[in-house]
Amino acid sequence: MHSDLPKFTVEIVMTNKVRVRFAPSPTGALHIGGIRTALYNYLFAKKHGGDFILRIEDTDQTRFVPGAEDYILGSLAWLGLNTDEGIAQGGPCAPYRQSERKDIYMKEALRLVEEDKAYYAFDTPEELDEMRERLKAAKVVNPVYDNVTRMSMKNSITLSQEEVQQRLDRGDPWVIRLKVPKREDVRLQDLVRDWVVVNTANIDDKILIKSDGMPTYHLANVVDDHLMGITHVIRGEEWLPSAPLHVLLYRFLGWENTMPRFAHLPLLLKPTGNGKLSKRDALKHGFPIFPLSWKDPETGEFSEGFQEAGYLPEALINFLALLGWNPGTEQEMFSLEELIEAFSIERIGKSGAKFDIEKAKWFNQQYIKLKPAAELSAFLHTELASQHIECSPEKAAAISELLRERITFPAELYTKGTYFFAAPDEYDEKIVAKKWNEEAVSILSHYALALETLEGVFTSEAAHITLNKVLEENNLGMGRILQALRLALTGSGAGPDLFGIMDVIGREEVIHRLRKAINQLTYEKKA
RNA sequence: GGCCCGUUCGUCUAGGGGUUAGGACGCAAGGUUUUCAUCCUUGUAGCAGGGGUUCGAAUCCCCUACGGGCUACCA
Repeated sequence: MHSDLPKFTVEIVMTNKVRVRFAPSPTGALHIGGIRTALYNYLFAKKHGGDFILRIEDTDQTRFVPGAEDYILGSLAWLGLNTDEGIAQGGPCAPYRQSERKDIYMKEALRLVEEDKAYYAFDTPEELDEMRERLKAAKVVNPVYDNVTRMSMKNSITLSQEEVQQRLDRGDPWVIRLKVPKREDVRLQDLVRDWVVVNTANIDDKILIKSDGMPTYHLANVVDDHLMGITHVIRGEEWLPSAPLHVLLYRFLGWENTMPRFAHLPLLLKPTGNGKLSKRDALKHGFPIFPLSWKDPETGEFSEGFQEAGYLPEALINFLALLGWNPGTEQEMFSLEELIEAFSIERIGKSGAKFDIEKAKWFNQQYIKLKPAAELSAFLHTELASQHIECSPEKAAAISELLRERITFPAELYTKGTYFFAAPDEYDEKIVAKKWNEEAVSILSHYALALETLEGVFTSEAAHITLNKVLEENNLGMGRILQALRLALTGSGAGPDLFGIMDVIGREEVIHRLRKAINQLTYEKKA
């Protein structure tokens, strides 16, 4: 039965190994929804010990965007969604770029024509427009090229064999259309939505081969999925309406008994209002929509990616996994390995999910708290180096430790900690008004003095003990002074452990900042 | 318009005839903390509407409404 197929296809079909594919078009940056589709495919494949294949659907030459392929590869790599076969490493079903498989599709299309399951059509775009106008005028509800209208068009069904041959020989432009049967229910059992039934009366004679010789998506994806031994097609819901057409194609091509199972994923929706999530929404609400930054080579428009915005890949994965799927338990945090273990198509929801960036931020924060200290401090260290700010690895580690529980993004390690490197120039006015007074100035002056004469190694403990002594001498509690001290050292009323900060910036700097604050703030108050 | 799919707190969701409708984000309050954050506790808020079926419906069926997708020689 498989005698006409490549050997590897037969082998794959025989082994029953799960094989799924992620099949984006290289028309630009990958949208976050595409990433989720890739993720679900990956999880399903790995859950079942199967293969995850990357295929590039570049059959529309007019929409090809340079750099898009590399972008796709880079995005998957960043997220750790490793492919088993694809354009990067090849594989038994190579090539994995549809433009390089042109002949394969043509062969199958011609076979369909021969078997009277498809036909040549010679209609020009103008003639097609005319047809639609005519049908509209005649109040036809659905003006399409179908089993009725094809009888009044120029194709190998209406034209004589001689004329068809003449036109082909002459080099007239032609396409191949599927000869969709009249009124027949096509049903498929979707893994997410269960039975879906469509009558062929609602399916038009879809173009299989375009006039440039390239296949359309419909033909190419069916042929490739078959030849590549794909067992499960997991893709976005936007493909659901054409799924019955694909079933019809499998049937006509004689492959229905090994047809893959389908799972149509719910869409990712706008955070507010209605509709499919788009780049505009991301712009409007100030969050990324692409995994990596992307500069549109045509418009030059730049979009910051999740990576550059400071999202950790594990956080993005976790967030995305739960957008449309749930484990059925109350577990929220999942590593990629845990996701693989827990994943199942049965637990994918049916309805669209609104994209809520707040939850993504929460996941990011959680994962930052889980990050090894060394990683955070290494990040901070290289970041500072690139900004030509001097910082020892030890200092970077200390800062990371102080800040790690109060940040959502790694970059906040330096944006929220500028005072570790320079004395504040400005002081939070509200705190000044509330906490900066004669008493504070007096105590802080004493404290500066006490620190000056302090002996031994300066540590956070020493700083603490010294302050306690000063306060005791003046019969005051810690609460009376700490905010003013923080203000003097950092310029702000909020932040991590003060004595820890002092330890990092050192005794001299603490004294310097106290004096500076006393001078500057006292002066300003008088003025 | 036609075809297809969907509808539980503001958001992500659990639930598959009998539950005080559960969890998470967010928000609010309280506690811990030298401040902020973290953390802990508590609270807030939901089955789109109408008909059936049933002793009993968030759960099953139908209708309506609303939402979404598709309707190209794009994927």
